[in-house]
Amino acid sequence: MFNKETEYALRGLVYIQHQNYQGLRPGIEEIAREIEAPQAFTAKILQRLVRLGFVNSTKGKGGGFHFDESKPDLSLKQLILSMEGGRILDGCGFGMKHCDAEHPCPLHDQYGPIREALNRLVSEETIQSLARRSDSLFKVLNMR
Amino acid sequence: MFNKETEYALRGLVYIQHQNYQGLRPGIEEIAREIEAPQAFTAKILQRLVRLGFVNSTKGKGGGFHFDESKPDLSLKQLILSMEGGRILDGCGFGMKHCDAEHPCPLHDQYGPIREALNRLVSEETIQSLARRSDSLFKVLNMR
DNA sequence: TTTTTAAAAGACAAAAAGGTCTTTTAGTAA
DNA sequence: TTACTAAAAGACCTTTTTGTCTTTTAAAAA
Repeated sequence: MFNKETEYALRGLVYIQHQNYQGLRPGIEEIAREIEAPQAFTAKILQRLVRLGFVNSTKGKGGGFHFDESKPDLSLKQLILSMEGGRILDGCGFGMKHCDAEHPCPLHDQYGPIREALNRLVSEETIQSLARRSDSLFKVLNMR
Repeated sequence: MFNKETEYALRGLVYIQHQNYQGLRPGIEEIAREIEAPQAFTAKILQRLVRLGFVNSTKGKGGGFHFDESKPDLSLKQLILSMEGGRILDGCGFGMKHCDAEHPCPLHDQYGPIREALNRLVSEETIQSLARRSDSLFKVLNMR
């Protein structure tokens, strides 16, 4: 579905938010381990997300990643658009540059509704809504 | 949506079938031009599709590509699976290796129906059904 | 049977995606 | 104010995707 960067970003942010909800600020080592992603690569992705202002980090002892609670929730759509652009969300299924009601590709009528459903999904769901629903997801944590 | 190889394969085969319906067997130069894909790359992809038995080719003067009419129609699903595997059709939206009703990712319930709709689409539609619907697609041809 | 035509084969190359490693910077605490 | 901790920065590497180019093979026509 999405590319690896987007996947790790999604999972990483959901994990961070999930931990934040428990009053914790996880570090990169813990995050990568829990979301089963390569540590250095995940670090690079999180750096980018910090620069984009999607999440915050603090260095030094007791440091780690956390969300700014004063900010509005982060929709999956915003994240996806920043990470990999809109190809999945508004590209033509047949790969045509210009595909619309006037010049429809042969999949236009059939694929349109599916793409719309996907857009609705990623517009409505947020990192926060997923984090609230991911209690059963992260193994180690649940054992504490 | 799909990767470039799959896209060019899709468009190329639909173009071939569309021409076959008019009693013509297009060559690689024409195909690549009409579907707006790089010629040498398209050639390589069609070679593969010939080896897979999805389409036939003949060399020499009057040669080109054509479908075996005695074979059953080719579903988009068969094509996609051969070209790029099943990741899009059965992967988890959250990127988890094991995501099912027992261990659902936080997108499971929301993304499931969308993936199912996509599977239905590519199972039902075939190169032939698209070719029959693509009269308005290929510019040059329609001017003859 | 030679020439022409067109696909097949396969080596090669560029770009993008995916990923690692080392050094630097900035907080925290002794 | 030094020692420690953890993220930031960025150079570097590997694999996959996307593509090109040249040579070979096979069919048809002259």
